[in-house]
Amino acid sequence: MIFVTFSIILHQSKVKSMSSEKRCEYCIIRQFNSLRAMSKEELKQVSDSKTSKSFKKGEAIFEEGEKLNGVFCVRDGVTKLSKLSSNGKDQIVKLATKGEVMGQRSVIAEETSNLSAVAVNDMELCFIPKEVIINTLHKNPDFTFEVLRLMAHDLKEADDVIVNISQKTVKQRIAEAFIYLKSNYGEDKDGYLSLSLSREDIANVVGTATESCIRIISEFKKKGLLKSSGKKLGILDEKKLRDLAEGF
Amino acid sequence: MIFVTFSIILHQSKVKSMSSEKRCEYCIIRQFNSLRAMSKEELKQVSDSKTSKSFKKGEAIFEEGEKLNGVFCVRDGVTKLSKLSSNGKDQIVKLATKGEVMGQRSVIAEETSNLSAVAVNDMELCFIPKEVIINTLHKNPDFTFEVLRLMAHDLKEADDVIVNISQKTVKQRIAEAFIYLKSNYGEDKDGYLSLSLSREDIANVVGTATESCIRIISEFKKKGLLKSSGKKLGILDEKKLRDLAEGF
DNA sequence: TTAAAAACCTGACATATATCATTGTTTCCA
DNA sequence: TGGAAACAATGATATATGTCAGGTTTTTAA
Repeated sequence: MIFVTFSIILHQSKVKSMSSEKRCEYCIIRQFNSLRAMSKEELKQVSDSKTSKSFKKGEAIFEEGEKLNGVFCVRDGVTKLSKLSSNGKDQIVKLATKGEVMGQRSVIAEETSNLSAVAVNDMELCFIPKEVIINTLHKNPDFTFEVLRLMAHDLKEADDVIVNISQKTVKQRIAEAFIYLKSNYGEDKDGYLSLSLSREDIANVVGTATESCIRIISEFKKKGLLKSSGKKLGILDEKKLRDLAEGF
Repeated sequence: MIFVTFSIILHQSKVKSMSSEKRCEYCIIRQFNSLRAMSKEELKQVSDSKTSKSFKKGEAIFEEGEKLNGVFCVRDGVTKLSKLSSNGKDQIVKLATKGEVMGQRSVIAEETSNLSAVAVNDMELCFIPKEVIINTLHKNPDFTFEVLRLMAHDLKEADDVIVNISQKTVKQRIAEAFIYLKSNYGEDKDGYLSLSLSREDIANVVGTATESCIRIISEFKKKGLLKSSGKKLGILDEKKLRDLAEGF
């Protein structure tokens, strides 16, 4: 799971107005991923070969070990990318959001996917067959470089996660997770997080037992750091959460 | 730290025979990293601009937060790449070996290094200025793709590490570390691991306290899974170590 | 060769976290 | 709308791991 604080929040309204029929050439989403480096011609190719897919909350987009015949460009919604460990628990490694491309790594390495992807909420995706991607990778160095740049970024974040998980306490990591959720997905007008994950999902993000996660969230609520209303959770004292995450 | 079992072990003798004066075009090492995808012309450029550097065991090659003006190609020796966590402990994220290129990520992302590199034993490195690399990345898609492929591999391994660290016990991870050390660096004629890391380094690889690491190694010795002679450690029962790592 | 410094080892103890079990609460859909 | 399933909460307990503190052995370098 990745804890980086600044990122672009696309507004729901803007995205909703784009129908699946629209062409990649005019797709706003593209601006936020590697496809921005494609030429008009290449985008045309992508557009002609892509298919749109919808997934309901909870549905699997692909499974660990599955051979991917292309990549998924997230148009709307959020996916959890996770990996099953030998003890039977799912570790969420990354959340993929509007604008991100999933499955690139596997397609590039010509390996089966090392992760499973499950929709956290209802999703709209574009599926782009791998041939087009591979083709462009071999022809357009700008595109390849852009993919490389994004992967370099992911790798750095993965390093950060490794250090966080092995050196910080569960409490610190949960505090961090809430800050991450707020800064990456924002909050609604009442101050509740726009993306609401179940306690189990949060536990799988930070790598702990669900019960421990619940306990710590309860503690945070008692201490006035978080508030809740039904399923929704909101941040009351961001500064204190940040301090906690840093170990104070 | 990365636990992947199959990898190429270059033989000491072969490498020792190459002097720093030799040209990249004829360097065997190159075959094992992204430079294999460079053209004769590009390699000539690299060769003309590279400088050779030696580091003694324990010396720092670069520090976290440092701006890298190029990449390091490991000709001989092993480096630990680590990151300092807020609690003051070093987490080793990767060991870089003969044939690997360090610092690529930072150069590509145009960021300061997120990791420190310290020599585990005496090292021979080639330093390649970033201009040549960046230049080639923008001109030669084969090279860029090769770098991308290797980074995709690193990313997958990082995912594996995340899952291991958060879901496996310290004992499992230490068992895994020994299997990794054997299969990646081999053992001498007496069955001792060729690469000997201090207990502290092993602890920093698996993300635990030094004392815990020592205790578990002692336990493994008592159980006949490991043997030691002075500083050297050797594997006696690989099968059992593997089982342990899997949780049996 | 010897002293100092690292590295290694071990015990006692504290504590964070996992696990198991039970109950209450919300959400969903038939 | 009611009943089942999923989710959340909390207590009791076990355990793995970290921390502190005191040793011994090995390595290093003067």
